[in-house]
Amino acid sequence: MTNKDLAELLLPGVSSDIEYYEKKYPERNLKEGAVVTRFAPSPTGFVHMGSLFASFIEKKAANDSDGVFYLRIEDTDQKREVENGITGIINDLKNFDITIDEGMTSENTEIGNYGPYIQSQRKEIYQTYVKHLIEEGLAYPCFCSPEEIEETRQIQEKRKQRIGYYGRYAKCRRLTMEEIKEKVENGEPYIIRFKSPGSFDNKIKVNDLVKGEIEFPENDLDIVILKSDGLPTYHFAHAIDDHLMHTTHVIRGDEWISSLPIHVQLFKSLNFKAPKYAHLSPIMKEEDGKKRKLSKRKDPEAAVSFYHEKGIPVPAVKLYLMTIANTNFEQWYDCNKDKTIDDFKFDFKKVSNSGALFDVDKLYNISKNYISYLKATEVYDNALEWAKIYDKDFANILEQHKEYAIKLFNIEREQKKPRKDYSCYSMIKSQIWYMFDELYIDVKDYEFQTITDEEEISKILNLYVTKYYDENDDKDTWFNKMKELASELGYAKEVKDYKNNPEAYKGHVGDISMVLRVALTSKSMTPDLYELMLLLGKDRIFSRYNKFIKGN
RNA sequence: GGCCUGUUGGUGAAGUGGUUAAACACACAUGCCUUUCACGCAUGCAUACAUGGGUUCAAAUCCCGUACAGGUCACCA
Repeated sequence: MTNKDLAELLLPGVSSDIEYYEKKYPERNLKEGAVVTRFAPSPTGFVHMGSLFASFIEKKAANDSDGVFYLRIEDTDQKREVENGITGIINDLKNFDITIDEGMTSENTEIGNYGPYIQSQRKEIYQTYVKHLIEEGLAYPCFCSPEEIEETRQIQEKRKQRIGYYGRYAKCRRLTMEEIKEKVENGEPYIIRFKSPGSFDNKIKVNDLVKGEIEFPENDLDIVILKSDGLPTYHFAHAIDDHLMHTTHVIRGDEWISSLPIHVQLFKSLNFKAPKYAHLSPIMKEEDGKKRKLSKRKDPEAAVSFYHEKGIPVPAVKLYLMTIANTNFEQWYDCNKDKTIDDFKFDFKKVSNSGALFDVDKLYNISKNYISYLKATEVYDNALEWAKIYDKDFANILEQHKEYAIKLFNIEREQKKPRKDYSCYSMIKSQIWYMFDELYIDVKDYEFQTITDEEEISKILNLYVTKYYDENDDKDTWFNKMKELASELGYAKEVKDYKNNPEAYKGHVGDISMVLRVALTSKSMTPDLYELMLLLGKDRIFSRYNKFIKGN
């Protein structure tokens, strides 16, 4: 029996004509230096922050070079599949404004000429190459049961030897054609393994775009390439797909780095040109003083949907991702405020090769800055868009009071040093609720600061309401009246006066305005009081103040 | 256990043999400014780059060992 007969016995009905596919998926017609990248997730749930980070870089690298970025679904493990997994991935990408040039566009549609972009539909292709490999004598069937594999693993452990299917432990590699034939005819289940030509004693050097040159022992494991369900393993699918789809740069998490010897060997044996590799360190999280990988199960911030729910603007998240991807970005951006991420040239060499700790504070800071430079109408639009999904009541209120809300958002905005108080859209409501009757509640604890005496508060507010308030006052007039009010009650008109001579006064004008602020809003931290009063109007101001005025 | 990678402040990090013995940003602290907060400004925050040894006139930067951390050793990706 020849290898060809063996191939036919193992994969009957499958063609071994790899030329067909080589022709079907020709070299891409791209300009010199164009980078082709892919995001290749498994549909096992939602996108993880680390994956988003990788896809962001993949997209960026492709864009920078006028290349192609595509989405390939790796669903060769049907046990782990999740319903609507592809839709989840597509939505997460969409939410982050990461668009694809090719690949899956829904559970069962796709665009691009190098498909199918879902591995379960590429079975024929993989099997064709597997059959070809068998014919070449580079692959063979393995009849070992999981129990047998486990047994040899234990033997290897006992003998303190390397674990795996290699050398003398690769039993089925030595099976004769006759033995194979007999087993197949007996209906024994089998898988296909790659016949590794490598030796553990040989060293190979692989260049990684992020990690630099790494030296490994050559792979000598006869890895599984075709599983009993007829689908390929990751390693094999990676080699076939990235070759046929002409990926130039494989960017992925560094948990893959130890399989690199397998991959380069596979590419070589298949006569494929290997892509360039960039292995990204995982994003870490600190817990109990220890670093660990950000986990989708334990850390809410690991789920990409988290940012959507929080209402952190997508551009802000991208800005943050860019700063951890290339730390020189932050300084560049600082000097090029008018430019965008698209103008920045991503550099693989500048990617940190140790895992970065995910810094939520930093993200919020970036987000806060980003929001502070938006126009009031943009803040309104974005906040409304967020609220429509996550807080319908608030959305209604915003819609009913559009002009009012925009004026509110405009306070201390659109100036050289804009006010920075919103780091995400979900926190807006908790900062401005007192400006809307629908949300206003009479809280128990007012955050009065220096003046807390009820009599005094009553006196101050009463005087303000009866003598000083005039809805037609401009800011300077209002400001001066505050000083008059302070003076009339024995407080210093200027803070400086009080500081110079604290004995002479009960306090200063700042203490007075704090009373007015807190009685009106219940909070000690608010935007400019004059502006707030202007928006709130006389009726609301009086009714809120009257509650504090004794004898009313 | 084998193999691979990493280790600069609270965080992200700049720095790749020698001009000012560690840039910049976030966080934190204090002060100034301000009728609050935010903003802004100023100052402080690593006696030293995990550790031991070596190479060198000279090392955070090169080499070796150790420790610690992470990854990986599936018919999972």
